[in-house]
Amino acid sequence: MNVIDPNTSQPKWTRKPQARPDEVLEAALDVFAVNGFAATRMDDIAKAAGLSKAAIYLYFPSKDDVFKALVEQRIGVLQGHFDAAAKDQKRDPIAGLRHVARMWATSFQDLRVAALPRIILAEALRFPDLAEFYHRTVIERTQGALVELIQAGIDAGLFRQVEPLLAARALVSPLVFEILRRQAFPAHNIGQPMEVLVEAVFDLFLNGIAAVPLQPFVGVKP
Amino acid sequence: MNVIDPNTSQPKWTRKPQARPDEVLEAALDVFAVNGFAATRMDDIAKAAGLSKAAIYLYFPSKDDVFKALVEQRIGVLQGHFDAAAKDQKRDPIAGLRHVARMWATSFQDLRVAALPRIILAEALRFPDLAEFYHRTVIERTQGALVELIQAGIDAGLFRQVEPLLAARALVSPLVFEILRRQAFPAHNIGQPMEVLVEAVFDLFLNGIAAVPLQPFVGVKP
Amino acid sequence: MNVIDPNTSQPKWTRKPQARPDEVLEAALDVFAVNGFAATRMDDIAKAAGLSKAAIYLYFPSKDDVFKALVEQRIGVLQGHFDAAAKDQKRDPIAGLRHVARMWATSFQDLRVAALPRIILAEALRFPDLAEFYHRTVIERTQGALVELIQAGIDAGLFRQVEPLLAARALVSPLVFEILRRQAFPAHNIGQPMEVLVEAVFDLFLNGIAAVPLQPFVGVKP
Amino acid sequence: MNVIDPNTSQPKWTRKPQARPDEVLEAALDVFAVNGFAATRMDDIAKAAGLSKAAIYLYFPSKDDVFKALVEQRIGVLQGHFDAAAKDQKRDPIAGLRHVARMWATSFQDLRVAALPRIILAEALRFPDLAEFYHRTVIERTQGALVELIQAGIDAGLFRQVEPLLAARALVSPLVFEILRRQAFPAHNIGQPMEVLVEAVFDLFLNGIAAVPLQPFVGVKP
DNA sequence: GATGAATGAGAGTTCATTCAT
DNA sequence: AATGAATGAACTCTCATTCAT
Repeated sequence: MNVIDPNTSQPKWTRKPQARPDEVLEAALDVFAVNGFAATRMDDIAKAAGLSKAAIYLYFPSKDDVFKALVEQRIGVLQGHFDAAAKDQKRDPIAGLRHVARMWATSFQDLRVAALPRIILAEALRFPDLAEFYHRTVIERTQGALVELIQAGIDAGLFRQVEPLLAARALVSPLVFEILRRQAFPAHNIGQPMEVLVEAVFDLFLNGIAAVPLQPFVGVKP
Repeated sequence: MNVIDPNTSQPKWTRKPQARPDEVLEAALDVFAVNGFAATRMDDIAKAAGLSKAAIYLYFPSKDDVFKALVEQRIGVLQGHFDAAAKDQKRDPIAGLRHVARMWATSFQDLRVAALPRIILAEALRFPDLAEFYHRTVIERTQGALVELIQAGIDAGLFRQVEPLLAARALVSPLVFEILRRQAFPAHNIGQPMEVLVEAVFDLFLNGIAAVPLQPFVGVKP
Repeated sequence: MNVIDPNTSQPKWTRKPQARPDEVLEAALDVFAVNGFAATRMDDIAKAAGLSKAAIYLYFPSKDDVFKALVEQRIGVLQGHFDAAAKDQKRDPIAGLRHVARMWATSFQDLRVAALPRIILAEALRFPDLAEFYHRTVIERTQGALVELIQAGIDAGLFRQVEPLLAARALVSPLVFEILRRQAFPAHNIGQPMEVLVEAVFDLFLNGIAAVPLQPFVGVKP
Repeated sequence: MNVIDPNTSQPKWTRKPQARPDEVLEAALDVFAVNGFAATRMDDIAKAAGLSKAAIYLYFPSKDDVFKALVEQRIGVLQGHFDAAAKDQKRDPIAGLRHVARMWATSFQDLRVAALPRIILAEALRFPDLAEFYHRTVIERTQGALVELIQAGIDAGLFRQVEPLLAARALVSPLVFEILRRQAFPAHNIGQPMEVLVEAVFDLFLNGIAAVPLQPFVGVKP
């Protein structure tokens, strides 16, 4: 009543400025990452964002929508990480695969990035469309890139005649699982950096699919 | 599905008082598997068990305790399998590992059993003691058994000098991840049975750690 | 079905044996005295009585009725204590009053007796008819007896022209209040026996109503 | 009675946000006074305050806390009276005692205030800390003030060598007991105002402890 | 007579959401 | 834009009471 121009009596808002919503999502990620969806209260998000609870509703119509917007936004970020990674590497599939694997380690150093897969897996039942979106934009793309590389390796005679999708998953899952494990069982985290794990996993994987024996594997003493 | 057969609509039960707590857990598993922990109401469990809400409290002091009892019960069953499997197999580590891997496939055929890891993962932050319990009784023991087998293989010169814990996880994680994947992204489940996946994963793993080249891997066409 | 004679098919009971109900009331007094009415569960009473909860309902139709029966029974006991006490003492009103006062001390040594006034005061609003009954059978009678004694004292020229009812209350209330105080604030109970208190209160009272100065009062050092 | 005027049925209020907690306590006192603690539902308080049940929780974290806050608030008021009253009266202990006694009459004219001791008594066992608080802030301080006055009277040769604490209780208990009596046995309330009772009790008390005979007591005809 | 088993009807408490300002 | 205040609709848990055996 004091801010609105009395000439234009538009009681409902439609404009949503850009900075604020992102700040809210930023804050929401922090609390969702720690508490999960159900246990996070709108008050928590508001407090983390330095806003009042009601203010959140200026930008997002519901708690579900905050969550969805958050995941969609972060998926975008995640996707950016991997998007170009696998391109133009078919000349040297092994180097390409190694590059992708190492990128994992780097990306998931950021806990706010690492939280995303766990959140999605945990809440997939409640937000099947989100899970679907994640699958389509992140999983399938990453898998696709890996599959292409693996197929290229097979075609080049570097790899055995494995099923590429399966092999791709065999490479990715120990890495994803490790970041899930670290979040779910923080008490059992040895201080080992992800990079070391990645190298070991990749080496094991490479030996698994190599057409000919490779260099001897050097295990990691945790 | 097994507690209340939707085909036969007989709302009244022949009571088996001694088995009541187990029936409640049975029902609880059904509901938790579909809704997760937080979204499951005591009324849901009660209804699934053919009881009143208050009756649940005759057997379990709280919702948390229902969940914990459920995990303990299911885990106890699984654990017996693995414990027995891992012992007495050190003579033939490869056969031992293969046996354990195959047992996974069998155990997690039951979708309600498969739901447990997902629920644990989703609720680990809210129930750290439950997660701790799960880690201690399931993860550590399974890992321990695998590590022993792998170490035996290394000692016998069958496997390369890999880090056993890491190798164990590299074997297990594709399998665990697959059951998570199937639940989180049901739309992307190809009908492939777990057994086939297990064989492929195990073969890839074996080639990865084998000291000498093995028989050529035959990939699975999904 | 196994105990009841199949010839006489009387599904409802009317007979209530004598011993059991009293045992129940005995137990009920214990728990009501400690927890008050609302906080006492039927289970508590049952456990204290060594019976099942359902068995209580064989003897009393409701929790309220247990309470009422208990109070009525104990009022009878209490009443018996004081009933004849004040009779035939009009020859020597001072001795009569002293006798009554000392009886208080003796009676309320028993905590199960002492609990009654507190219970009744505490629950008077919920059980107005019980309170009424207590007033009629205990308070009025006791007061009546005291009033008669005091009136006799006045008539004999021993006491001043006080209002007898008021004086009676002035004598009784410090005593009753003390037993309430001891129950409500057990942490502040100095070990002083009731008898000592009674003597002091009585002495103070006597000096208060005496027509002529009496012997010097000897205070009690607690 | 004072919060929701039954005569003017205006369901909506002019909101005074700052005063809300006090309004809630005001309403709570009304309801607690009638129903006691256990039998009062949060809904009752809310309705009496013209609020929703959930709104109460904006100001008080639990029902217990509403009760405690209520007692503290009311006691604070009372206590101020007594504290001031007892000071600066040692020159004339008799006038001081009379003043304190008369303040009782005034304070407990308000039936809602009079309800507090009864509630405390009834709930003392369930809320030992509340009882403790009440004892410390009300009973001990009132007693302390009286004890000092009585001791001053003894020192001045006005009173006999009575035990001051005991004498203080002998003065107070008929008054406290009377307000309990009036609530527990409303059917037996003669219309006599508290002031008259106070004068009579005080006169009796004074004669009881006086070192020399005082003016003849004039009893009250109820 | 007695009980184990069960329940309906609440109770206190929480929280996403709304609205007047 | 933003918020303090408020609430309705749950939810977990409790307990007096019932009933088949």
